[in-house]
Parts: sequence; structure tokens; C-alpha cells
Amino acid sequence: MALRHAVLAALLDGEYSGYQLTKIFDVGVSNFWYAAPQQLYAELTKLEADGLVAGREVVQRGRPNKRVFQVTRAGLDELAAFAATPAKPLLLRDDLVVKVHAADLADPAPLIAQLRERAEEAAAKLAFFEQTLRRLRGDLDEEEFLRAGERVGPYLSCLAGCRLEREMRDWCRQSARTLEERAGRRV
Amino acid sequence: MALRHAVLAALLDGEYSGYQLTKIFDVGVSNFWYAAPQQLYAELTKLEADGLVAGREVVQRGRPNKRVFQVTRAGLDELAAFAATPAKPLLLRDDLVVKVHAADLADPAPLIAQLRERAEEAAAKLAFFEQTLRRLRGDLDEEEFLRAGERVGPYLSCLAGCRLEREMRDWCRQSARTLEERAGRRV
DNA sequence: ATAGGCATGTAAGCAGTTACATGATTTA
DNA sequence: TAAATCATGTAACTGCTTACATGCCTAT
Repeated sequence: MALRHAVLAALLDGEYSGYQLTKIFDVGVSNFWYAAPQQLYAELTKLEADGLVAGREVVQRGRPNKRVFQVTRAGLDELAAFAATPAKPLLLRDDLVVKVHAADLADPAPLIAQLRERAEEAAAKLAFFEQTLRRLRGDLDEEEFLRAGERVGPYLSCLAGCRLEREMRDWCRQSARTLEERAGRRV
Repeated sequence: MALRHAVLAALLDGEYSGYQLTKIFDVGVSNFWYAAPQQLYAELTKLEADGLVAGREVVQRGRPNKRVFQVTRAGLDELAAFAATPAKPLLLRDDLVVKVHAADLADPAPLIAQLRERAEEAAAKLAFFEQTLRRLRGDLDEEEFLRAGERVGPYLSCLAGCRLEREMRDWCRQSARTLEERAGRRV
């Protein structure tokens, strides 16, 4: 089981509803996990049935009510046990890099457009993660926070997201520029 | 279908057998796709049935014979069409970052060990990719190759692998150091 | 002799994707 | 009044993972 632990880890940061989690997982939970909305609702149901999270109804006005979840004691134990388990290799699957690998075959224009688009997305995610880092560390600077801050886990995972998105942005731009220049000279 | 195009893209670099592809995909095809060995054998069978790759028997001495595959004209068309298709979002799933996110919960020692191990793997992959880049560009320097080289696709995808592994290595080291220092002061 | 690399699969089960479905409320 | 956001699911399918299976050859 896989998504299970990602959901538990996300719920360490606070109580969230299924819908809120879809937003968090949409940006990638600091880019370490991707999941579709339907998966999240299903997983929350299972987690609650297994007693690893506890849900409570939140009545809202002007909006549909929602159920928010928090990790139970059993859930914390499960997460701690998981952390000591040998890590599986990184799972990475990216259409876009496959396309770039095959870039010499065909018309580069649609590929360049996709690279530009991805670069924009990466830049937006990077900005979001950097903002999250500032929020997490408060008044402290990074070094100080990593030494003495209360919870460094979310900070470190967010740093991973920053690194990934920064490189993704720059790689997309570099690749787009390269393909553009080559296309320009060929026409 | 997903693995399909990754296999076709990998076979652009030359004829490979199922077993050879397992090695290439093990290192991640420049880290853009992961696939288990059994998937590759199954996918090659399907690709051949669909006429997108053609296999031929290679007789070896001192080793079992093997079947190597090359992309057919239809396969090239399929890849070119795929490249023009809108890109799906990056799919990333990493146990290790989930564990780091939850790092404040439990004994940091096993997690630090996993981070060190991953850092080593990333360093090894990085070295491999950098060597691949040197091989691809031959006598030219990078800028020159990207401008005038014959096939830049594999070079660009390999650059993506380098960027990812370099950041992975550094992030693992930074996270391990952070957790170590905090554990040291607490004990 | 035994371990490890080369070489190729099958079968069962589950996780994840795609498509479909509903309905209220706010904003343009 | 149409579109967007909030909110939560079900059902069918398929792709992926895990476990199992086989056999030859080389190096230690």
C-alpha cells in the first residue's frame, strides 16, 4: 500500500477534507506524490475504516458541509513504522521527457509549446513552494530553522519540491530554446 | 498506453533485447521512466504484434541467444504522433520524501541510513549520465553539440536525468545531515 | 560446487486511471 | 444564466506489481 502513507503524511500538517487534499495532491504534496481525486476519497474511507484517521463533520455556511480528517494515534504508529521500512526506488514517469528523447523525429513546434507550458507550471509551483518555506520558517533563517525549528520534516520535503521544480523549469527552457534555434536554422 | 512510447523512444538509440532494456529501464532511461522487467517483455510482445517494432534473433556463443528489436516505420510514425499529443502531468511517487515529511515522528536513524543510500545511488546515476553525455557529444563541447549535433533528443533527456540526480543527491545529503545534527543534540 | 549474470517469460492480484454522476453556492 | 468552485462519490477497466518458473553459462 502506497497512497496510504502519503495521505497520512499530508494530514500531519493539519486537518483536511477530501476536497482539500485533492488540491494539495494536485500540486504534488511538495511534489513527492501524485494522486487523482477519486483515489483520495476512496483512501480516506479505507483509512477511517482501519482507524488510522478520524473524520469529523464541519458545518459551513454558504458552502456544502465537509468532513475533515486527522491522524489517530494508530495512524502515527503506522507512519513511524513505515519510515523505518526499506525505501522503494523513486517512481518517475514523464511523457514530456520521452517526447524530448524522440524530438529529432518530427515537427518540433508542438513539443516546444509543451515545454514552454511545463516551464510555466514549474515556475508557478516553485513560487508556491518558496512561499511555503518562508511561512514554515517564520522569522528564522533557513540554517537556524533546520537546526532548531520544531518540525523540519515538511520543510525538508518542501525543499525537495523546490529543487525538482527549479530544475524542471530550467530544463524545459533550455530544451525549448535548443529546439527552437535548431528549427529556425533548418527552415 | 504509456510504457509503449517509452520503449519505442529507448529503441531509437539502437537495437536492444528485452534483457538489455531491463538494464536501461533500471537506471530509468535517463530517469524519465521506470518499468519492471516483466512489463518490458510483455510490452515488446505487444509492440511486435502491432507492427511497431521488429525483432530478430541474435545467436551468441557462451550465452543464451537473444531477440533484439528495432523500431519500424509504423513505430516511428506512432512516436511522432505521440510527441504532438498534449503532455500529461509529471508522475512522481517517492516513498523517501514521504518518510522525510514525517521525519519528526520517530527514530531518525533508519531514515538517515535510507537517505545516505539514496544519495549514493543518485551519485552513481549522475556519474553514469555524465559519461553518457560525453559519449554522445564526442569532440564537441555542449553548446556546439546542441547547436549542430545530429540527434539532440537523447542528449536533452539525459541532461534532465543529470539535473534530477544531482538534486536528489544533494537533497539527500542535506536532509541526512540535518536529521543527524538534530538527533545528535537531542541525545 | 555455488553464486551471479544472461535470457525470457506466466499468473494472480491490486492499485491506479478514466468515465460517469450529483448537487449546492458563489461569481461574472 | 452560465461558469467556476466546493464537495463527494461509483463503476469499469487496465496497467502495474508481486510472486513464481526455467535454464544455460561464467567466474570464484
